[in-house]
Amino acid sequence: MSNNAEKRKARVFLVDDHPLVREHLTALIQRETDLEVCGEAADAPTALSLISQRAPDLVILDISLKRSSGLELIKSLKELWPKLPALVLSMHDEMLYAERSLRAGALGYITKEEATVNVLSAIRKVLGGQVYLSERMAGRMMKRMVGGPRDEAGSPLELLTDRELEVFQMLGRGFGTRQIAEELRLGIKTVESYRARIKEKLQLADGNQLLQHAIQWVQNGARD
Amino acid sequence: MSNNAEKRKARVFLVDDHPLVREHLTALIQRETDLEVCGEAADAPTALSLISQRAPDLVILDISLKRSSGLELIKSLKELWPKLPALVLSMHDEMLYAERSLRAGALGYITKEEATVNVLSAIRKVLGGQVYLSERMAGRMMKRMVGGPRDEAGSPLELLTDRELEVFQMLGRGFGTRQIAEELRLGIKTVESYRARIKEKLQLADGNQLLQHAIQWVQNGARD
DNA sequence: GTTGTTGGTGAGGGATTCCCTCACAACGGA
DNA sequence: TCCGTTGTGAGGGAATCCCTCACCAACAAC
Repeated sequence: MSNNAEKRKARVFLVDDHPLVREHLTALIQRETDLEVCGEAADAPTALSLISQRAPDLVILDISLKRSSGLELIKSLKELWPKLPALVLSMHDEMLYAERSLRAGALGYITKEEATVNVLSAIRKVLGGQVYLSERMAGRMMKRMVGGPRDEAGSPLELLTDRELEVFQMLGRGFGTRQIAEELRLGIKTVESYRARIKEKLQLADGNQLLQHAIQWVQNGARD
Repeated sequence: MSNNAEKRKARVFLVDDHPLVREHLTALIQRETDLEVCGEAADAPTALSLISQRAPDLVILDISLKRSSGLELIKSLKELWPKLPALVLSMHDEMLYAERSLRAGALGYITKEEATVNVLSAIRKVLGGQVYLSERMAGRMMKRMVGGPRDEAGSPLELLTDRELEVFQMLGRGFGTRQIAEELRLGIKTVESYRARIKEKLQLADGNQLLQHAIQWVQNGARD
């Protein structure tokens, strides 16, 4: 695939709040003859601004950015540039996030546990407009499709909407209601609503239990 | 520092469950003239086994490995090779794990948010037997040392009185202020006083951080 | 094409809690 | 005796929790 690559390299844009990961991906991509990195960002606003300038062919992003979430970023991207493919590269090996990511508009989901070679093939697959998922996740999602409309089998966290999950995660990271509202640019009342619904969906008695579960979840590496 | 580096390269061993991160660190380290990677592992058992063969000069490890925790690995390392320095490279908030890591025996703590150059300087500092911490974290720990008259670098939990520790434990088990007051047959106001004192002794900013620490402490079996 | 459902966003208002300051009694050292 | 520590608690304003309700957009269903 390097014989016909002289025409133009595919331009990749990186969004990740870990400089180490960005650097490595850059190194990885730059040494390919058909790919190049055209820019990078550590947060969503910077990403949106730079992407509009650089006009990349693909965006690779982490799902858990420091401020504002990766899921929101995906939705924004889809809204602004519907044809721009996005590949999610997450350290959460979450089933939870893979499905949400695709639903939000991403074309692929790959975890940082996977090897370099997989990353490159995921990039090329998504660039070509195809969906990339690991074997395991693909199988799981198939089963879910077939399994029927109402399965609800998995973790109760899957009942949470994207927004609710974000709030849940921030609660687990020690944020208070007000801080979450500021970070997500929502009203305090809105965040309170999310808290209430999370409590209900997870069948938790009070705010303390909610905190307890959220903190435990985050501290266990947010793996389900 | 490359003029006197011909004698022997420092041998570094990597422990991280993200291949991407391992690869990048390897690339980063191998291009230095005074450092080399002598092996890597994705989990604690493999690490312990390989380290005994390779006899590295330094171990770099992630705090959150897939199975068994990084903290446990640090303790094992300290037990088996007390003079082998360890540098923790974590994606987690330093507030939560930095102190625990050092107490467990690590010499340094650096987050994946930091830049490459910091990583290399952290490696060299720890190799030289010095402690590496971010500015913020170092200042915080200094303040704690100074703040407490003579705590002999023990766990800050040792500063708590019996009653305070009791309350702390119940907070970690998900009890609210009112529930604790009932359980302990105290006034709510009294429990509030304990909360306040615990926060102060542990230098925690607000109630959420208190909850976070309490829950984590309880989760880890209330040791340390 | 009108319904129905889900998801995101909020308000109103009373009950609790949080957070800071202060108080006081008991007990044990110096 | 004086002082530090520990256990206990109050007062009051700010912030929150908790419950009910509402609006609107998207999308599915009928």
